[in-house]
Amino acid sequence: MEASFEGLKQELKKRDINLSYQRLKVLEYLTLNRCHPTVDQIFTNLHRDIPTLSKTTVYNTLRILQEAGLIKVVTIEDNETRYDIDVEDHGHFKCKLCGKIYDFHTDMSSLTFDDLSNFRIDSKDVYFKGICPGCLSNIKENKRRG
Amino acid sequence: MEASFEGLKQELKKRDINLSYQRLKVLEYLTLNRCHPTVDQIFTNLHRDIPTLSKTTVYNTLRILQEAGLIKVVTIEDNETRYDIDVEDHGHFKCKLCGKIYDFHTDMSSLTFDDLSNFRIDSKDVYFKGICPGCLSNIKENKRRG
DNA sequence: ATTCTATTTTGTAATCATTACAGATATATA
DNA sequence: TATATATCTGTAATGATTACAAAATAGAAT
Ligand SMILES: [Mn+2]
Ligand SMILES: [Mn+2]
Ligand SMILES: [Zn+2]
Ligand SMILES: [Zn+2]
Repeated sequence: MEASFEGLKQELKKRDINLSYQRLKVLEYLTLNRCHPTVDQIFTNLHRDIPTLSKTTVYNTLRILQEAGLIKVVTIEDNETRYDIDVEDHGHFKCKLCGKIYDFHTDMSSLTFDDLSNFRIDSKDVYFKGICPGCLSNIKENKRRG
Repeated sequence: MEASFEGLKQELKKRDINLSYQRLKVLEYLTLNRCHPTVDQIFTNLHRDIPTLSKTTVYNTLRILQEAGLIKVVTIEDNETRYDIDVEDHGHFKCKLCGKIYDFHTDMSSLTFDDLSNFRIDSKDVYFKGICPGCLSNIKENKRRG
């Protein structure tokens, strides 16, 4: 955890991005909360520790980090933008009932698709939707009870 | 084209969705314009033919069609919701430069991923981003000219 | 340490997409 | 035709994001 966090700091220096206190805190939050939080979640939680924090700063920081390739934007839902500290290729599963987003490993190279050799592909995202194990068992439980 | 359009009408009847003029026109637009249009594009274009059309109706219609599984929402970008008449599994490629969204065939079953057997998977989406052939050749052209 | 400069943050206002709602219109049924 | 239901419309409200200008901060130079 700490090790990768130090790595992030170095990544920022490499890209000439100053590491302000606010930016550090946003990065820290994403590192510690890997639940793909929304801007509002990040802001609300950090605001407890940093009462002067502005939501604009959170937006600015997330944009900068994203442009630097240090975080990934998850657009699995059309009405909520989420952020992910994990920029390695992996899939996302969103539960329709509880709304939680689960990570899963994928081998993107296994996916067969049309010839796109004339396209320059920069990123690949895989989004699944459905119902998670917890919610499925809740449904069963409710049915049993009637 | 006409054949599948008749098919759509029947799908609507099957699901007890009345086929109003406005709904027919939205469906027709999506059938004829397979470029994954935004709400605004659909509204603006239909408004020429139907001056009384309300944007709210377009929103309502798209929601109804989506809930009935007759159209698919494409959330490849976080700031623009797009709509697709093609509900079969296929991938989407968005060009960062011209913004165009390309379809491509995929074999979703070829993708290897973590064991999700305890999850109920209802839908799978694959989104690629990068630069399309046309924009790539424009870049080359500009470099040559200096 | 002080001044100067560039960067970052903050707070507010503006914008844009979407939804809520209530009245008007059209459609179906008796 | 009368009545009930469904749909459409226009406007207002909401919520997320962006624009912007002033305030605060940090870094460099003197
Ligand atoms: Mn993730
Ligand atoms: Mn498509
Ligand atoms: Zn769930
Ligand atoms: Zn392009």
